[in-house]
Amino acid sequence: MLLNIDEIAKLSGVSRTTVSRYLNGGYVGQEKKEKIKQVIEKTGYRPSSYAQTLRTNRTRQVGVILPKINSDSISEMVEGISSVLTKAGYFMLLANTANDENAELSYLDLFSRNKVDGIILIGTILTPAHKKAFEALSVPIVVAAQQAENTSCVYYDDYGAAKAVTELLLQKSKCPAYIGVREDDKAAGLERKRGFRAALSENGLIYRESYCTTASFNMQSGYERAEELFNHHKEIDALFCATDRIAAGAMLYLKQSGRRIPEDVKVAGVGDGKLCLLTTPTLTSAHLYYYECGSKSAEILLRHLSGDKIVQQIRLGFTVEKRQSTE
Amino acid sequence: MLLNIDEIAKLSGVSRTTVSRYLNGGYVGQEKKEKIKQVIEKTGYRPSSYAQTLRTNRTRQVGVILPKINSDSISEMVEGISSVLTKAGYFMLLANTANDENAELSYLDLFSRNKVDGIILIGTILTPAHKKAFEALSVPIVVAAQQAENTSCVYYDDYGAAKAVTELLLQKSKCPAYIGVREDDKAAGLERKRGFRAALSENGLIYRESYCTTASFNMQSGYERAEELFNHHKEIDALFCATDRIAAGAMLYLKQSGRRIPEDVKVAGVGDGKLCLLTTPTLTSAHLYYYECGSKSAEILLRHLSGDKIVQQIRLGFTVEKRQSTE
DNA sequence: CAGATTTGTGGAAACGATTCCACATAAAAA
DNA sequence: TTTTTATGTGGAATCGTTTCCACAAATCTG
Repeated sequence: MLLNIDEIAKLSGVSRTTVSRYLNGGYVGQEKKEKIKQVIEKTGYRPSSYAQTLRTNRTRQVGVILPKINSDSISEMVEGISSVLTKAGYFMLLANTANDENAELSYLDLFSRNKVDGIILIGTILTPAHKKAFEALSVPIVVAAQQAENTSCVYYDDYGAAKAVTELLLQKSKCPAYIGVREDDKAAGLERKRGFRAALSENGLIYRESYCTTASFNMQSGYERAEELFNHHKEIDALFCATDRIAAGAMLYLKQSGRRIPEDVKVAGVGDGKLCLLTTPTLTSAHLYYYECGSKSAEILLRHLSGDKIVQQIRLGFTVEKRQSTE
Repeated sequence: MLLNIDEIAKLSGVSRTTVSRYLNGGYVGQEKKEKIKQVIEKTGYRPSSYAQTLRTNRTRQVGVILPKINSDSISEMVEGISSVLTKAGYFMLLANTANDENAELSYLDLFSRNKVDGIILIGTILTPAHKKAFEALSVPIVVAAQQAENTSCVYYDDYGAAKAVTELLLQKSKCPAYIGVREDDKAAGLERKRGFRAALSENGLIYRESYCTTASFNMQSGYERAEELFNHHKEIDALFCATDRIAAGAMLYLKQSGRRIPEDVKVAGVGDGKLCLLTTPTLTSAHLYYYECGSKSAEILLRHLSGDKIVQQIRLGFTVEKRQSTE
């Protein structure tokens, strides 16, 4: 059975135009309104969103580009995005780049052309190519989790969070070390390291390159980097890690090598993921409001979609969650 | 600048028809082919997917309906789905039901009408209403993580996994208890409990209702249920939990109440999430191949999309990962 | 009471593609 | 040479909406 607007019009005894007006809230007489309503309910008619898009140029879809979905922080952000978009009647088109930078750029282009009304990009590494791509975009974009020039974004106070956590460590430590991540990730890499260094210098401690190392975003790597650090520097009495997962790996090494946490070495991370409560001892970390980052990003995008051109950059606060690993 | 197929046709000195054929691989002369290619490259033209859909009735989009995204198992499945769909040139439209059953049904209807070519439903609770909705669907569907009557699905051997893990516990236990989840979740609730009971009876042990309880899908709940169980039954020497997270909560209680794991109580879960390596001691669990469940679901859906009507039901195997909590 | 305004309706032209035809032309087969 | 086949091409209809426009009737102004 063919079920289009003409069919509904015929069954209701009105023109196609009137049905369309009924659907979009224009002038329609009371009786015709009733009749159309009945017909639509009986037939279960739903207008073709594709025809609507073709005519109006509005897709009611938002593209979400992300490096991977099975990550605590990212899935939490997506949950936040989803909650806001759903309420506003938008759907989420997911593009998983699997950490491939070129994929990211080509999705930007593809989405921008005709697939979506707006884009949320969960950023990891932003290159000059990204900046250029943003400018070429024909739909609004919001960057989440990284700061971006001249572009709306919602990001974390990575610097502040790292500094605060480090300061907490320094209350009972004289010789802290750092395990970070690649610095082309500005937020998790560069800013958190800056925070660590700032805390050191403000407390009159000298930053030493040899107490700092770089890991990948996983436990295994945290374990290995910790092993290296402590093999060379037995004097280290505190360890700040750029992510909780790295911290968990490091803790595993510490315990296996017979060190007590927090008595011999204090440990802290950033992110305050669920895993902080799973480790023994529980892990001190800075809470980063992933969900809120997602929902705020979506809210800003919605504002752009309704015509607001003003670029907004939101830096979210953090909370230090003190737990056993630094007691 | 207006950039549609007519514009390309004009610039290339051919008809709109020929451009369309160029795009879709029909008869086009060599010179015209070259010319069109040039023009498209220069202009950066990309056909409107919405116009294409309107005409051809193919959206190249797949709807994925899920209860929540920020869960280890589900985000892993989505990653699997995504990897297969992306390769096949499909996009993923995400619908997050936030565990609302009505939302699930209404998304099924909405998607089916005109939004997507096919649907993957990550199932938790399947009611008769679902069965009816599946039959009314106008696009193919694949159910992931639950078995579904007369419908293609990919699900886990929850029964077998639970039984195998329980049997492992029984090698060194005489008095095992069980913390499960709501049984209207057939897979994680009913089947895993069945597996537990089967292992008991095959080992000549009597199943006792008072050694079994039901928790929610989180740590907190696992902690509380464990507390209740052990308050009433000091004799329990092994604990099988329907999910890793519940097991982690239970372990927390056990340790806090001064019990040693595995010496006093052995513990095991199901799912083999990343958290199994984080707990102390590490947690024995059955690995459930979430990623593969997602990718297989997507593969079956693709087969349906290319015309294959045969219903396929795949039950995935499992692996028992022995760790310290049962040693 | 004439004119302006509000309220209600339908015809027809878009939006941007695909595809059924009809029709050429050139090469191969009879 | 004539007929068939393969190869190329364009015209026009179509998919299902929205929206501009013209117009009519009813209500409100002054």
